[in-house]
Amino acid sequence: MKQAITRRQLQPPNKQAAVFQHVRRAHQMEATEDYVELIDDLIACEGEARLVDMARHLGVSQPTVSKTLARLQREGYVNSQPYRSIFLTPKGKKLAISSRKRHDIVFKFLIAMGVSEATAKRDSEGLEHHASAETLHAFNNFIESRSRTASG
Amino acid sequence: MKQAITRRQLQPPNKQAAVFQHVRRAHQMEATEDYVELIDDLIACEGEARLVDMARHLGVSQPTVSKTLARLQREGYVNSQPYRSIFLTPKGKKLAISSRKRHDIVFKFLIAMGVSEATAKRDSEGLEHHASAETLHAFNNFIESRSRTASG
DNA sequence: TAGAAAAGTTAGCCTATGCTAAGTTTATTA
DNA sequence: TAATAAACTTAGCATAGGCTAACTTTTCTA
Ligand SMILES: [Mn+2]
Ligand SMILES: [Mn+2]
Ligand SMILES: [Mn+2]
Ligand SMILES: [Mn+2]
Repeated sequence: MKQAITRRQLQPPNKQAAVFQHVRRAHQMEATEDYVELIDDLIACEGEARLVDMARHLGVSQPTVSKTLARLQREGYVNSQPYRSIFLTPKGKKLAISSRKRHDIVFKFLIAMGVSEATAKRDSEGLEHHASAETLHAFNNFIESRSRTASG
Repeated sequence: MKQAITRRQLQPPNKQAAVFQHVRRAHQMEATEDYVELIDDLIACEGEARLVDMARHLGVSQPTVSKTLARLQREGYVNSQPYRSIFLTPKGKKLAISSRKRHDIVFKFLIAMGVSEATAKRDSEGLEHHASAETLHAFNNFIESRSRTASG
């Protein structure tokens, strides 16, 4: 099939700017979402969330985690005493749950699309932060229609 | 359908760290990719890429664009004289083309999934930077199978 | 239980990306 | 063509998120 001529056309400046602003806001939440999700997982799987384990799982140094946790505490997502393990506030727990739900949908969707598990894990870690409710809904429908086809 | 019990399980620290490191590398390229893509579009649609138009489309101030362009020039993606319009180097042009191709696939894929145009535009602007070759391939297959179904 | 190891903090550095205010250069227009 | 407006730059500031080095606290273990 021949490639159609790509008649490129620019969005109106204001509209495109709104899109980029939206993406920047999503970026601001990325670290927060990944952190609370990891804290919740660590508590669920290991019994507690230690800074050193967070650093290991995130692939960053302990001081980096320490500094980011200070921000998260300031913003009311986590709670911790010096030298002690980390807890989620209700606000943090809520964000962790919704982040994980979204992450799971994106991951399962990629698997349903035929992507390998390793790639689905990698890509979903970045994609998750940029999938709107509408897109997640479409992804979820796809997952469900696939599982119906497979099992029915 | 009942919700299966989510037996959450943590990845091995090293593996998860590698995933996050991969996402961080992708993030480092985001601004670069968005900038060269926009420059290429502006040249194609308006005849030239002016800093003021970039600022308007990106939704940031002119000094912000100025500073980022200085970095892109340092890194060999763009070329410009003070007070003059902006040009892509061969390296920048190549990145612009591949970025746009990837952006287009993600956008068209969301449309094929039944997502509205406004949402597809928004989400694809963030998602594009985190879709691997394997995932893009799966997306592309889906787009093509859909267009076959629709037209055939 | 004392010493060593591990965990966590603090200080100080860096880059990227945002901003405003103020100055300079280029382009428009009266 | 002189004055004004627009575009661009520069300076200076802020925050987020990286890092290493050095220090403190806690935990483990001999
Ligand atoms: Mn996640
Ligand atoms: Mn993530
Ligand atoms: Mn793009
Ligand atoms: Mn983008």
